Amino acid sequence: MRFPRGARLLRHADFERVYKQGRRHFSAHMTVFYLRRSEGAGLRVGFTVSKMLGGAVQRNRMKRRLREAVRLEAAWNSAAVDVVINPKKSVATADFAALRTEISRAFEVIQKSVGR
RNA sequence: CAGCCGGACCGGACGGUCGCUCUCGCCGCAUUCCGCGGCGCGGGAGGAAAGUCCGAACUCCGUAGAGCAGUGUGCCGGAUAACGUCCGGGAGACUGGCUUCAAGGUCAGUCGACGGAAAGUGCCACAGAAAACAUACCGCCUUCGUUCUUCGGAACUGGGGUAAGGGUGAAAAGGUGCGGUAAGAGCGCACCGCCGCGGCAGCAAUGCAGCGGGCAGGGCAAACCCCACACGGAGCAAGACCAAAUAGGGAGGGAUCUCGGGUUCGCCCGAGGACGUGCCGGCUCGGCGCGUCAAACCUCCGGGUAGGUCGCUAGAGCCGCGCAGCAAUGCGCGACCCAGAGGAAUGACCGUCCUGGCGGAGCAAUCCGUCAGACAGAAUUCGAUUGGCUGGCGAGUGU
RNA sequence: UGGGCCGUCGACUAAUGGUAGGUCAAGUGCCUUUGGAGCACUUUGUCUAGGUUCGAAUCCUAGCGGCCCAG
Repeated sequence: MRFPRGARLLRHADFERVYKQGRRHFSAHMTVFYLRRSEGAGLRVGFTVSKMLGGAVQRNRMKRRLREAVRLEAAWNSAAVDVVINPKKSVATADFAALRTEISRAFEVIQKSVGR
């Protein structure tokens, strides 16, 4: 499964829209925001890792691990949904298998809530 | 142990699968353009990219003048694009050895923000008589005065001399020795220190010896300050180009703020006021401007935001050799191309091995399990500075 | 990218270059039938390393940590 740039959420305006109008799903290592898009198709995922979570090394590591977990677990054939993941500090050190199961559960919830 | 030199050492090593990003090539889609997607070859974090602080490149803005601020640097010479960096040298300080009565000299090592205290101001607690145009507390002396006297001399709220001795302090108006004196004193002499003069050596800082002078007056400028020198401001979110949506800006008409003048009665010219505001990029003086002094409405015209493209990586580059130089470094020749993202590219998993810690088994070699393998990641570029680990040397000095 | 500020007992704060002080907290004792309150006493500190100075929390340099502002 690939995870190219086109499937990423990159625009500031998109992030703002998801935060303001979207729904939230909480879990142990992260908070997931999601919002159904009216146009286009397919899933788009973005990450927000603020400076409070550590230096550049820590933050880049969190993003890489999350990207890999999303690449392996996301439901790619879903409807047009924008997702933003806010990690917590434990993402840098947690077991990678736990991250995978958590991401997988989060997408199940999103599918149920948005799919209908 | 400090020190010096080196390191092609630091997400341990090798292999595999999947994925990310960039250049190039090919293919497909859209083809009105920007483009979107796939496949393949290749490139893809560090000595310090990070932090720090200083300097430069580059870019834009500014640049009539005078004065005052402000900031930084501060022995000398050199290197460099430049520096507060680097290299070399010299005063000076500290520690130890030798020498000397001592001061001092000399050798070795380490440090070395080091212009001016004879421009001015300020500070120097406690202690001490006195802490800065010096001073007489205890002492010491007395050729002075008075009193007493056993006529030897003794005493004093007395006068005078004295900076040798005591004591205080971080610091008390050169040091040591000899002479000298009533007691003392650079009062005299020798050596050392200091000041001045010219000489020699050196590019210079400075050093060396000589001559002359008995000798100037504390410390602090990493206190204010003075002197010399340097400094326009901002920073790749600089800046250039293209350019939505929405909102809004400017010009002219509409339409004379006041006074004066003119008038073809449309308005025009000159002077002035009030308010607001811009520049001389910190301030002042002084100066140069600009706008408004009715709104709706009508006509015409920029510019900018989101976003995109460029800037954006071949360079004060890196490696090797030679030459010049004590060195920093420079010059010459050869070879090489080595990241360019932009919500921001290096990750995940598997296997084998290495090193270390912990636990267990074993007499032991060893085996099993588990955890870990620095600091940290390009954000315009470059120079400088600030780590850990490790290998070698370790003469001399200290313990 | 540029600029500014701050680190003092466990907590909050003072201190012209000259003995680091106060409040609360903590501990011990007194008082009280007990607890609280009160009283007395005690403990503990200048972020780190160098330097200037006779003397540094203060001045200088370097490092560590934290906060804030502008675009």
